[in-house]
Amino acid sequence: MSRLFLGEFEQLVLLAVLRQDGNGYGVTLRREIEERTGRRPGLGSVYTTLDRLTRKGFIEARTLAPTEVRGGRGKKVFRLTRGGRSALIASLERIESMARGLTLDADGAL
Amino acid sequence: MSRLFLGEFEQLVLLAVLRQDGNGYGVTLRREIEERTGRRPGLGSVYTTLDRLTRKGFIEARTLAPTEVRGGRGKKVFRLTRGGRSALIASLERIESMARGLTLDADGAL
DNA sequence: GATAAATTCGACTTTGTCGAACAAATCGAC
DNA sequence: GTCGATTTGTTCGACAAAGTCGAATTTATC
Repeated sequence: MSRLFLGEFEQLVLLAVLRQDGNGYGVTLRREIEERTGRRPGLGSVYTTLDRLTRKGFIEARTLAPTEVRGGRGKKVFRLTRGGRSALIASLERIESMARGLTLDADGAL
Repeated sequence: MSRLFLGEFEQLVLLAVLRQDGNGYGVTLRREIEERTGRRPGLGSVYTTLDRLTRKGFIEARTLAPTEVRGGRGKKVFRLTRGGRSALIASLERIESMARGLTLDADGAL
């Protein structure tokens, strides 16, 4: 496997994919990120990242047949691979172990 | 303030600066990151990031007079600014709110 | 001048970001 | 039934920001 480090946005996307448990695709993943973090990435950003994560082997895609709603092509849904799962865990743990024990809530000491 | 997003390594460096409470400089900050995360960044990476964080106004530097140890120039120690502190908190919270409620420890469900 | 401690520089790769172009499907009108 | 309009969704291309580092430079002491 090439790299083991994830960018912050890659983390967010991976977490969104995980939350949507195999049913997330471009639009819903972007919405999940927006609702939870307040960040409002363009759809293009989401897709680019999804694509890179796929090439790294951290997620995999499956294209569904279009539904009965008026027009539109089929959704491409994503789910984490085992590798993606461990990369995500490792990445979160790195941050956690740096933050451990610190008080940094709004009122804490600098 | 320009951007509000931190890269993953920026987070790590900011956390290291915070941990060392105004006394950290290149070498010790890199060591802190290595000891806690297992990641072993080159010194150049640390300094570059320190520099960018300074330009963004997230940390500030103070150059100390050299100590009595044989040779060498004075250390440049860093501490968080208020802005750095809130950027860090916001960044960690974004990740926390995406991860909240998920079980993703080694044995958890995918 | 040699040695030591520490920081800056320059160059390059990887990630982040997005708007605009493209693709696939359905609907209505003819 | 087939052709353009409409809708839903994805891919492309291009550039900005962050990550990465080795080598060069600076500042001191011996």
